[in-house]
Amino acid sequence: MAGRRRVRNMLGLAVLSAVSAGPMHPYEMAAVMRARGKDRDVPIKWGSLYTVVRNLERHGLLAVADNVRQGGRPERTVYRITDAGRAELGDWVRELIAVPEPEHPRFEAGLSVIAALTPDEVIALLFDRLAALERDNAERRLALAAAAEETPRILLIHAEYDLTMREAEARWVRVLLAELTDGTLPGLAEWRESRATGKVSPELAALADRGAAPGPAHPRGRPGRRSRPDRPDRRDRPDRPDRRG
Amino acid sequence: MAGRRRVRNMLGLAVLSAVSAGPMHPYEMAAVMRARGKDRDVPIKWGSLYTVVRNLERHGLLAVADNVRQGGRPERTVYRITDAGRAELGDWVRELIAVPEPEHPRFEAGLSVIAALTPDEVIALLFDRLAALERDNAERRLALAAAAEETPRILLIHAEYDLTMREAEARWVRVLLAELTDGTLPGLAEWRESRATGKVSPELAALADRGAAPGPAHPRGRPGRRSRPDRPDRRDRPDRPDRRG
DNA sequence: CCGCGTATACTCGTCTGCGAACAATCGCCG
DNA sequence: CGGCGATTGTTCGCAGACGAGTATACGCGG
Repeated sequence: MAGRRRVRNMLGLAVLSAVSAGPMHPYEMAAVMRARGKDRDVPIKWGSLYTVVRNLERHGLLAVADNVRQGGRPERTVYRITDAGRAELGDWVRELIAVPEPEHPRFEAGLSVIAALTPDEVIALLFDRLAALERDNAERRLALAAAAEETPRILLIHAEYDLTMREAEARWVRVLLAELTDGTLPGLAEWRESRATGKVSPELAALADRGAAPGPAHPRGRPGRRSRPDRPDRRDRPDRPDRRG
Repeated sequence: MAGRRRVRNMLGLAVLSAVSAGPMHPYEMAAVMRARGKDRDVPIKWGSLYTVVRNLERHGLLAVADNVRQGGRPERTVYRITDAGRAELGDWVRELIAVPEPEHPRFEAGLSVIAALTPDEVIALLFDRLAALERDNAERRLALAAAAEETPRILLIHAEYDLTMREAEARWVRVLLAELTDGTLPGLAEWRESRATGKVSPELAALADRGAAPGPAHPRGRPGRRSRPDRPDRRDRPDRPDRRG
């Protein structure tokens, strides 16, 4: 399966899927995607669309079916999917479904540097997030219920997934928020204190316990064996301990 | 706040966070991130690292603190964070925490074109995914428990979030799988049938009920307006239609 | 029947991302 | 002590992403 995908942009998947319903020109693909609400999942960037289509063609996944000129000038190129394209589509979907890859949601990135803020600030921000999530989820629930009236469920399954995950996130945020507000989160006091005094200490602590003792007050310089002064020329910097953890 | 972030790559966040602990050169930043397990959250691409650092500098978020040459090696540039950088870091984190943005996980993309496969195939693939998820989650639970012994919880909170979300995903997959295997998913029969016969019909149906009837066999030329045949009107330049330049 | 706003359709140029190459030093084994 | 693989750092160059620009056609009011 899959080796390395020749076209990696997810827009390519949407394009293959659209074109598998019949030959069309790029702008029309965008129209079809938009009509199907696909643009919610994969935002359609115009610049990317044409690049991606060209690349799909270059790799034999699409082929030019026709060149239509219709009164207006810019000649529209109509593409059709090739057998290779159909195969790639199937293979790609199979991989996406079967193989979970690590993702990197923005919220997670934020959480990973959250110690840069104060607990009180974090509480306020999480409240905001929770409110936004709940508003958004309510809206989606309605939209999904409405769509379900007229659309087969399998075509809405990705929206169901999305909603479920957002709800799980909201629950998680609510729990964290509770722990923060009632003070039961372990280490809360230390966090608060470390922010008040030397702000970076927790980071250094975490760093340190991965393998070495950093210098005390001045948080430059890291563990280990230092570089030799093998050139006795100028050492304007006192010490540059050098070695990864 | 943050109109448009000057540096958008998440690696930039990691860099700012690393450098906020003290001046260092790019390679050292990578080492620090790796030591902190940051490379799990934000995979460190060497090519990107230097680009991002340069951009951060260009925008005044980092500044050159020193240029160290050691032996005949390429000169290492040591960077420090600026006040603007510290502000940006705070602002960025605040935004990431407070504002949920739509994300586009790969699995969701897969689900959105899942009708391209047969139900039976999907069942097999989902089993694979579930197995992988459960294996992975078990591993993470262990790692997290181990890390919790020596690291303040707030520094592990992003891993907790990640695990929670993965578990929610596993649960969702399990439910869907149940509906598929015991045949209670509505529309399953139609899906199976549509795959056996005219494969695209559900897509077209969904498209159609969004507002337009596509042409019958030959789905070129979409909805209503502008159905006029070519105008014989030729008031343009004779030959090549403006390949502009 | 003309001019303007909007929808259609596409291209360009720039910036970013990143794999891969490169270069010096370390370290260790015989 | 000399050769070779590992480690330390960085640069290069291409390919991809995408905002912004361009050009025409169509519908409509005047």
